[in-house]
Amino acid sequence: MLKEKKYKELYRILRTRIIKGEFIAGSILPSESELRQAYEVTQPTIRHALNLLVEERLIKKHQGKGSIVQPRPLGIGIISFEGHSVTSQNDDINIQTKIITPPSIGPWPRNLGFTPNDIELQAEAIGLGRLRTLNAETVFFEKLLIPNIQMDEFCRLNLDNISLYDTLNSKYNISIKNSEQKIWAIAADRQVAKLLQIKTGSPIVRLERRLETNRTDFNIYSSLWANTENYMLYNIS
Amino acid sequence: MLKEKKYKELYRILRTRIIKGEFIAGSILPSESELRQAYEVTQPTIRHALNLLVEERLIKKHQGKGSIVQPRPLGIGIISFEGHSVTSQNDDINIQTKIITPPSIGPWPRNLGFTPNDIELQAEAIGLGRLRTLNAETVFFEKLLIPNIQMDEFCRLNLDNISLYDTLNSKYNISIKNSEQKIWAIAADRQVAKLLQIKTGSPIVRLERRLETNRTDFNIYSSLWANTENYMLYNIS
DNA sequence: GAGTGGTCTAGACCACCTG
DNA sequence: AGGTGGTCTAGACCACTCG
Repeated sequence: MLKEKKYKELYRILRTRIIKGEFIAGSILPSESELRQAYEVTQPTIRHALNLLVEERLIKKHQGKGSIVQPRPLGIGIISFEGHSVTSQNDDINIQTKIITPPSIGPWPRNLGFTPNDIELQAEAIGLGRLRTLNAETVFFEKLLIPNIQMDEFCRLNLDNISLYDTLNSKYNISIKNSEQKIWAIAADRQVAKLLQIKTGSPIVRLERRLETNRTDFNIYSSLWANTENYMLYNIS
Repeated sequence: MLKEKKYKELYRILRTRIIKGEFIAGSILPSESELRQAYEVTQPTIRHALNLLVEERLIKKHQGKGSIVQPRPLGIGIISFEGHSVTSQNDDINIQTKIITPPSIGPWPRNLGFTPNDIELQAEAIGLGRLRTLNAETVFFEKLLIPNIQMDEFCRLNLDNISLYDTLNSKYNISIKNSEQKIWAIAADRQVAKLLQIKTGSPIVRLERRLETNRTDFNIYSSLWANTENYMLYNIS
């Protein structure tokens, strides 16, 4: 593994400091010039790191004032390609993940929102299903499909309550670089309604995503059914 | 008005060239060094402009290869703070806008997804409603609320089928800098169902957005009801 | 006026892809 | 090997906010 990039390291450090509560919401970060001195980098490097925090909505920059730490929203944010796909930035929320269909290798399904490319189709797919609960309420069900290319022993991993994306990163050196998504509303069918513990026919949000990774011809496909009765999706990206 | 920033000018120029079809999907843009020579700027400036195109998903960059022009998706993309809030990048789609509630000044409604700040609340709100159709199908209804601060004569403007955001930019020098949003699914009530020409109870997507502008204490609030039976929302951001 | 973030240049080296 | 995008430095000036 190569040396971590300076801007990325800086981003990670500042991110941790914010999330750990060292800088509380509303306060301003040290100025760019202070950070420059503290971490011994030049302005563009600092700016790069800070811009990542802006993208993640952890801070807002105001010319002439400074970088202001943002309050973390209630709700489910799907943010940050770097860390977790689904992250609560708010400590008051208890997020649980339950794998209800353990990873298994099989053919690609046909009804995917995005079409896998030829190289992916040639390999089989690793599929898994998981439920997410927020304060004991089931908020979404997700099906994931991962190309079975150099993914040795993946099916043997125990994934409960740990970040899938961290695992992919640390064990297989796979990281998300980009994503695209389609969103629409449907009425819950019986199967999904049962999983989400809502009435059949309730309006739910459908989300199909293609997550592009650092490997070429290796995308992760995610299908999501979200119960938005009490929690809404916030700043999906 | 100040001189346009170089990176912004470059972004605009390249964007126009792509959208006009000068570079077709799949082809690669001139390399950074070529662009640098052609427009007489340095690499960081080019990179800034290209990164805006990446954010807008008009291009994808691949290290060692180049910047590849992306195909424009079918669907409704809510992209680009710079240009239009809702933009079809695909020429085959016919988008129509119809103002069904002309702009009028009144108090702020109570049931907004985001709470206006005190300065905005002190002023009244300019409200308007509009319908968007895509190939003759009504796809969404949007309510907009704009603080009535230095917005002289706004209510007299004719806004049919022109970009509201272009108007705000050119007439009032207001541009969108940032946005946040909440998304959930609901069953259409009678009123909305009628507007969207769907059955009462059909699942639709609800979207509440706060659009932050370059003016301080001046946010635009948008409430959106989307019919996703035939068109889905794509890459909202 | 002092300090902040925003833009820009000039130049260097690295990592990745393709022939 | 040569070209592409990715990272980084050193230094400059501009635009905005606030006391």
